[in-house]
Amino acid sequence: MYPQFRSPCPVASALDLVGDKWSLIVLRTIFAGRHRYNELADITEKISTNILADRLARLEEYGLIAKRAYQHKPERFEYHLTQRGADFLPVLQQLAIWAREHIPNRWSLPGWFAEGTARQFYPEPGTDGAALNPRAG
Amino acid sequence: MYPQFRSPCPVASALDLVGDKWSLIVLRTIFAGRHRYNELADITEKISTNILADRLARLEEYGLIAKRAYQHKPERFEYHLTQRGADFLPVLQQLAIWAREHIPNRWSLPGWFAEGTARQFYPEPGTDGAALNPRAG
DNA sequence: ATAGTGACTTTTGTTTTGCAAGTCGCCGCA
DNA sequence: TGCGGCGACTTGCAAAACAAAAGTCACTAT
Repeated sequence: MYPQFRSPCPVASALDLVGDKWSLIVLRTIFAGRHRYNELADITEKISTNILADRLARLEEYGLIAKRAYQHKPERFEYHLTQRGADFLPVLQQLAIWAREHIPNRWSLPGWFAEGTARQFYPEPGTDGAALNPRAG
Repeated sequence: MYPQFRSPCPVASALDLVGDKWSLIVLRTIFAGRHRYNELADITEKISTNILADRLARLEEYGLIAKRAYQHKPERFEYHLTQRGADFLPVLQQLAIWAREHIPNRWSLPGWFAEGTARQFYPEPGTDGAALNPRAG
């Protein structure tokens, strides 16, 4: 389930899971209420589809997201946060706060993101869990 | 000073600066009170020296750290956090909290890290600013 | 039968990372 | 006055990660 870690340092270990160019962008997009492959592929940052497929597989392997079919014949999937994935929200919030403070001209933070808690993004089995979670990029 | 950003998204932009395998490890090590090249190279994660030199140059270019000579003949340098770099502490703290919660057998967080504030790590001109900051890896 | 959609996979470069070794200025010692 | 060593990088080259574009495959709609 987990890869080989560089060390037992918590910071280093978290980065061994999501410390690449795209994983946190994918997570951010799911937080924004986009759950299907094409919604995740169609973002302003232009991720290529092979990378997206690979990151989704890894995030699923590490237990940050879960894949579930929303129809059969043909099978189609949605990717949702697990509790473990939803708990990543504070990291993204702090990253965004830092960027807003130190890089000019960034987007401002939507309320559902700035004020959200992990719990709100962790869907109960069967519900969408995205009341606070409008489809925004 | 800054690179081309993938988008104006704060999360994506922060990752354009430090979203690689090593930048945050270097930052973490400086937070831990290690300021010289060989102290930064000699960590349990085994960073190679070309990568370390490149990351230090980039973090300096982006204004997260500052290089200053601590002696001449021969010139020797120390790398210190700037305010902008010290303000990254909450991101590292949240990453570490997440990892401690979701990955088994990680190191526990030293008090100076878990309870520290950015201000404590931003050295006044001329001082070391590392009272809370024992040399730990 | 033909075109289209959703969700990937494959192919083929390019870029980044990693390891080992080398360099360069200076200092201490014989 | 030559030699070894240290600190701080730099270089060369192989391996891994990333990216763009095209292809595949199971359907469904016309």
